[in-house]
Amino acid sequence: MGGSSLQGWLKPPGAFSTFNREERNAVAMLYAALLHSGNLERFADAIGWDGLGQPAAAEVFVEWTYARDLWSLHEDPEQRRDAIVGLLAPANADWLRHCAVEQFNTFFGATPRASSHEIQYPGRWSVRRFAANIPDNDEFRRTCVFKWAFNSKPDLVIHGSPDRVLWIEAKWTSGEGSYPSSSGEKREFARRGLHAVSQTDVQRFLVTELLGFDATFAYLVKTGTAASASHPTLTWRDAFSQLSTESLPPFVREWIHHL
DNA sequence: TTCGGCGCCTTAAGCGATAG
DNA sequence: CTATCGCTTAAGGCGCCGAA
Repeated sequence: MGGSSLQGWLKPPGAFSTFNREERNAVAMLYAALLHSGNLERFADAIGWDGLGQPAAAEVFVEWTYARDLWSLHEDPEQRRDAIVGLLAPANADWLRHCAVEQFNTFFGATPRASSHEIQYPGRWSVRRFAANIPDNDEFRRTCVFKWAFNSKPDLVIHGSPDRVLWIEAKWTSGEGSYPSSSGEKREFARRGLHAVSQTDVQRFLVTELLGFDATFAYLVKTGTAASASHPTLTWRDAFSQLSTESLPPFVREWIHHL
């Protein structure tokens, strides 16, 4: 290794698998392991999830964007409008059902600007813009959760028996977060005297209320300190220790060994 | 002249790093 | 430990430009 490279001054202790500390890489390693025969069952057992069903029919995804991808399949503005008004049940539902597309988008503050021809994705609504149009605190808060839910994206999801999913939240250094996150939105919540919404509540709303799945949540963490109070929590080390790693490449087993 | 593709612009999310 | 900052990425409108 050349002495003029960074590695000349800062010596790696071995191959990258011995010191990698990237959360998304951990998810990729888990995903690779879960695709090996028998590991889905072992992982479900370790979590205590009874929704797996037939392993051969199960599906596993990283960066689960179910709502976004379902939305993009259906471009008809009236279908999208009906879905939003039906699920959100806003006080001005009658007006929202009949107003122009651009007025609909403007009401929710669609970004970067309101389209005149397509009903825009709720994840692109602006809290600070629709705050001016929704004075009622309960409805404002519901609209926020609705918007946030469409942006919520679990690290890993297993589809098991019909309508049953296991939502895996992968944590490395940080714990469970909360909404709102931006300072402007926080000010608006403070002004209205509203409490912050936990990430878990937004996630549950997405997968249960919006999508209609029977969902179980689980956390994977680096150390016990990041554990969730409300969900089954497993350390990465314990999770991998339940899985068969014999057929994985040596560098993956090396990475697991260094957890 | 119109239409479609491409790149630019604006806005927001999410993350780690950092400061208090 | 928490609030804030900066960086990167994504989404979608819109203008530009060339071809039919």
